[in-house]
Amino acid sequence: MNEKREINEIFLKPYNANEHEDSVYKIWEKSNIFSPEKCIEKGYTDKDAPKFSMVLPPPNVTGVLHMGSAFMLVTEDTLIRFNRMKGKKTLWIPGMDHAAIATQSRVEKELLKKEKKRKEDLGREAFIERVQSFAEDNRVRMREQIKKIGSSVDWDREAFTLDEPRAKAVRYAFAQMYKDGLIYRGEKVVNWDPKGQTTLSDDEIEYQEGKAKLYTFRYSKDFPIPVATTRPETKVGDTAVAVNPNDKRYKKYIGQTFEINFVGIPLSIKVVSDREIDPEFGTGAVGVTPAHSKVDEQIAKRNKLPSIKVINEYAKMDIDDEELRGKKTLQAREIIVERLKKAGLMEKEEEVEQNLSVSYRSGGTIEPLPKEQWFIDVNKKFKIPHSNIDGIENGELVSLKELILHAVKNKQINIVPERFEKVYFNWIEKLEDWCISRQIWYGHRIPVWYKDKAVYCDTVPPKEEGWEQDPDTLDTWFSSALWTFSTLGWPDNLKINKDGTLEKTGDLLHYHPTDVLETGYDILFFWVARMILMSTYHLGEIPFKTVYMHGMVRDGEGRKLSKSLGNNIDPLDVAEKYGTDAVRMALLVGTAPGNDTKVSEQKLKAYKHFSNKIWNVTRFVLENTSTDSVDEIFIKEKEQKHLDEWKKIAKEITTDLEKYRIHLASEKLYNYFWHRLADILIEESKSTLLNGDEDDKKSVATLLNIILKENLIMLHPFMPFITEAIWQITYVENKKPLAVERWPIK
RNA sequence: GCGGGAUUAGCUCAGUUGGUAGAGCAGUGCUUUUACACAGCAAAGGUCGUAGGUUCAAGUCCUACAUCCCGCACCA
Repeated sequence: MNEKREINEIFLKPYNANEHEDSVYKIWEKSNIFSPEKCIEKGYTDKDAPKFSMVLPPPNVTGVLHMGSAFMLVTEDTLIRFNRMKGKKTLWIPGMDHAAIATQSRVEKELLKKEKKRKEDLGREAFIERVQSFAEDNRVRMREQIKKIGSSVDWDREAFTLDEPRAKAVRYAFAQMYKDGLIYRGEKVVNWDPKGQTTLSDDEIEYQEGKAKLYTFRYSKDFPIPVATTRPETKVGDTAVAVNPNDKRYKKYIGQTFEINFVGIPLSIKVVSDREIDPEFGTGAVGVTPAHSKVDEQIAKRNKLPSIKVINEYAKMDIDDEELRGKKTLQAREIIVERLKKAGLMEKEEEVEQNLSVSYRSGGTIEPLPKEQWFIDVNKKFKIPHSNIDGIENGELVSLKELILHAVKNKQINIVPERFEKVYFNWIEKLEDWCISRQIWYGHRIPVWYKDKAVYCDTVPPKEEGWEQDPDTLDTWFSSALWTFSTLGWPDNLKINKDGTLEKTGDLLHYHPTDVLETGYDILFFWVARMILMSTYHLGEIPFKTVYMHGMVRDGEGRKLSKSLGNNIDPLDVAEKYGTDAVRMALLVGTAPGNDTKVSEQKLKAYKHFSNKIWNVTRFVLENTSTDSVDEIFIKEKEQKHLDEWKKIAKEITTDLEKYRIHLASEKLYNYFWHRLADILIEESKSTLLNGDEDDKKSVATLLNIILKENLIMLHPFMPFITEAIWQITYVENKKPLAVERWPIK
């Protein structure tokens, strides 16, 4: 008993993550433990075990993985590994997003910079090829990055939002919704991005706080009502002035039309009444520009007013006035203001706080323009043929808005932390039709063809000659919205029976709905809500049971990480420096769901030290115990107390993980390992192991072995590399990796 | 304007169903004793934003206020 076990030489020096990480990942890949089917084949997972499935929120193929992606991967990998070790049939599907606008504009920029060419110089086909090869290069690199973080995704099922199976799903989804009248084409005032030359959905607009001038003026000397505006240049497109129906000042003018000359431009202005007008604000009268304001468009619609488009797609004036024609809106504004002043029509100028609408991608100032676009109607009622959604019957008349509201309200989908449910409901209340068409080249082409006045929509092009396909592509979020089921073989894996019921087969049957959707709170609307929309509509079922929201990664001072701030942290750099496990722990410990996390050098260093601690504890146990017995029969009373304490904590940690309290589980493990196992159990064991009698020695040795082994197992989801590396050297049996070892607590 | 969050040790943050406050880093003292100096040990540090309330008991629940942050809307 006094003899020490031979220990592997490798333990004689400090833990060096770089020596182990790549080979450990290869062990996992080789043993196919990321595939649930292979795990069953090898006997690692019971055939009848319950499943646990997740999709990876596909990172944009625009480039390299950032700290935010690392945070996401780490959180998800921890959940996946935990469930896999619990014995579940565990599937995590990887993939990437073509990120239409973002990717296209990256390539456009590069093309301009390197070759001084515009996409039009190449032509649609050649340009798309460019983008595709850019995306493919990035995918190769990003795959390696995803691996480096330790992600245990099933690579055989890797998907891309723009590959052929997903393209089929997109066409199928579009055609189905078109047939149900939920997708329509219509002319409306939309968010036009003159910089990116495309429309955007309401959610793709960001607001920049700023100051603006509010001008109060009269259209002409003989016009009785003054109006105020921050955009004088749009006033050349006015067709009405709206006042509150109860406003005594203006009541007598309601219904009258004034033919006037507005600083050189003839206008026909009708005075209309509208309840939305606040008589207290400004002059109590609004100049209505139906073509260039969504609010005005509504007023115009209610009052049957004509609409005059005066600004074009390049944010330049399109009007019959020599000085103004072709001028940018801001220049035109100055000209109009100048003319108003000269004519003595300007009554007041004041500075006001006003938010500027900009594109979240290009940063371009949004210009509301009337355009013919494709929309998803969120309010139209349709008969849902088949429903697995609690409280929604087969054949019930519902709208998409009702479906997405219901799924969460009814608690079929839980959002963690719960406060985001309120944010979600808030968004739904204000939800309007989703503009899904984009005027860019890279993306899913809209599956609609035109010939003369005929329109054809289907999953395949019309057979006859002469049909012209719609040039627009779809909002990238349209294809992402199908992600939970397009990655599981939809539509092929969904049979529609004669009686209208749906029957799932294959992966779709086995893994949908997925269990958890883990993603950042910044894409709750963009993505989470749209997935719920698509899944409830197309499958009549929820896409996932739980939504786990994580926050943003910030620097030590709480600033967003960004290249322009120069505080960007490359996850691979720090992984190289501190070890991936340390990076994982630094991100996980103490970061409650939905909260932002700050990464600092200090925190990373602390968990690098922890890795070394694990390494050295293992070395001590191996060196100082002559048995690797984990048979509790040898445990005596004193050690039993320690064991009981550990079991209690292990149980707590398990519950924490089941309830998505990853931040607590990881902290408890850390604390137990360092401040109980290392600081107390090992310190106390020293004298016994040196001088104690044989039974005591055996009791202590067994205790240390049990606790170390179980700690390694339970640390694995958080710190997979070092734990697997140690396992491979010490405990491995029949080449069974730690990653599929069974969790010690039921 | 509507909604949400935060306010706990010098700094960054945890704190699960209410039961006499925890971690990392920084800082103090001691210790180079062969698992680990990428260390250990010991001590120090908080009236949990303010004011009320519920309760045997409140960092935790309720109300009001203050300060900060975020999301959404937006008025011409």
